[in-house]
Amino acid sequence: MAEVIAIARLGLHDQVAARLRTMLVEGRIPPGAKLNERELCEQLRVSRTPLREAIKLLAAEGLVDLLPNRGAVAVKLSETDVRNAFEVLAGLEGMSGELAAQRITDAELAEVRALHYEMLACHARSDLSGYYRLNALIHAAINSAAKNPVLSKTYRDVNGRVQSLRFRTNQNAAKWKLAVKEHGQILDALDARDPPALRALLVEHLQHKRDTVLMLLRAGEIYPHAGPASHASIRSQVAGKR
Amino acid sequence: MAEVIAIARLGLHDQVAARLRTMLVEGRIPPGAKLNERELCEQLRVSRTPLREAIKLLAAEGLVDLLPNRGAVAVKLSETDVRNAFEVLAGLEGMSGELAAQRITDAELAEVRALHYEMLACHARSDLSGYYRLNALIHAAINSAAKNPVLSKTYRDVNGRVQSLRFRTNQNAAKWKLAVKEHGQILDALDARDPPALRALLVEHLQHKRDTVLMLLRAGEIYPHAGPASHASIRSQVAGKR
DNA sequence: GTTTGAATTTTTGCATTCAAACTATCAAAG
DNA sequence: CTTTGATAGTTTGAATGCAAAAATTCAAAC
Repeated sequence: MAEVIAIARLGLHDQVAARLRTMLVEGRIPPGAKLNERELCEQLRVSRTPLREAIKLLAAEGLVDLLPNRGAVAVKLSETDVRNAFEVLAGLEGMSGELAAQRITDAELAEVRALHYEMLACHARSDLSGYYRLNALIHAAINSAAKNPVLSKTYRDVNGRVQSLRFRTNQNAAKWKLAVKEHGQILDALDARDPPALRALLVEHLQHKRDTVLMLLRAGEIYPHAGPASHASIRSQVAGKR
Repeated sequence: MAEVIAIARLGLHDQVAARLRTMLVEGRIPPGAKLNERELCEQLRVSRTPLREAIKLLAAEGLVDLLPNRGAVAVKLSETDVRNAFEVLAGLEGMSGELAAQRITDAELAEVRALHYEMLACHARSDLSGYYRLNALIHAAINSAAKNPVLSKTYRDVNGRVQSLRFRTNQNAAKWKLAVKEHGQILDALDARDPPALRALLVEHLQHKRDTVLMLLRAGEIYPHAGPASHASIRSQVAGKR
């Protein structure tokens, strides 16, 4: 029996969750805004039940905070939150690289190289959105090469928290060029199957990304003109719960 | 304004989720069993709505698999799943130790030491359940000393997947003694504020735990007499989705 | 002018109801 | 005897209704 493509049937709450995720990441629902159920219901043309299920899901992912009897609000990350998230992200990415350098197949490596060159093309054309797309694909490919689905899922979960910030990061030419250079080194380390080197490079790469995000955060270019960390106390409560 | 103890009011779906979590971890709902909504409703004396919300939550945590239009089943971990989970767990715990060694306060260190001695007492009395309790507390304390809520949450998430296995692990005297010895070394490294040493020790400690769990898994003492990895294909699909 | 308090309105949380999908059983045809 | 198809029964998925909690508004008192 050939593998019958399994299925594509997904529940309504999953679709709703996906759309809400996009809206949150792209900032169509601004950070700190509360999610009104009635509004979103008629906006997405669904009943409250699947919407509420979707919101619960996003809460588990850490994209919204769930206040008891007070609904959900889009997370507004404090500088500390960003630091913490990137710290974990760096650890996971380093681990991912360490494993990928050991386990990547020649075919996978070839694909990463191809993506890398495509990315260089985007850089040459100053195609920022294309660059981001390929950048994400490359990191996903490395992650996948680590052959650990649990690691991949964990990485996605944590990454989801800062994805909205990364999305808005419009780095300058110098930073961009540095990132591209680092990607070259990453490819080399992968090619050499050098786990410690790849780990170090990826950790450093992410630290730079963190610094970029933090700079923009401090400059108020991400959360436009609103008191920073206004929900800090609530956030820490939520983060430490269960 | 003094901090007004915040609140203890938690939604019904959270309570239901907590109870289901316990039932899953303790094996009252055996791995591979499907969760019948109607049954659980009258068992927990709640309506289907909060129950379904709770199930969605557990699915996000990775404790149950959600089959579209076919309900939820308690996860049944394959040997590969366990390996992957422990691999990530080791990385996170190592990271946690590395940070804790840098950031732990004297007061926190004193508390860890106290817990450690309590644990030794349990070992001396062959009080296994007390030992597990304190063991968990110690690891939580180290985790907390890392001062990174995102890391703590991530660790809890991944740990939740294998907690049911660890719960059932009834290690022999030799293994137990080794674990206690390792804990002593861990305390020493923490005392010396030696990040790399603590990382190495914790990674090794978790590898041993993994080996213990895997041995019992292979011996069929954890999933009593059922075809192993029968849901392997589904599991991998779920783990790699989104 | 500010603050406090009560009533109204809104919004969330939970229960119930309705519809659709899946499972199982059984019968008929090959 | 096996296999395929139809039907009945069960279970999940989504929508609506109802009650409780919170936010808002407005007025009155200080």
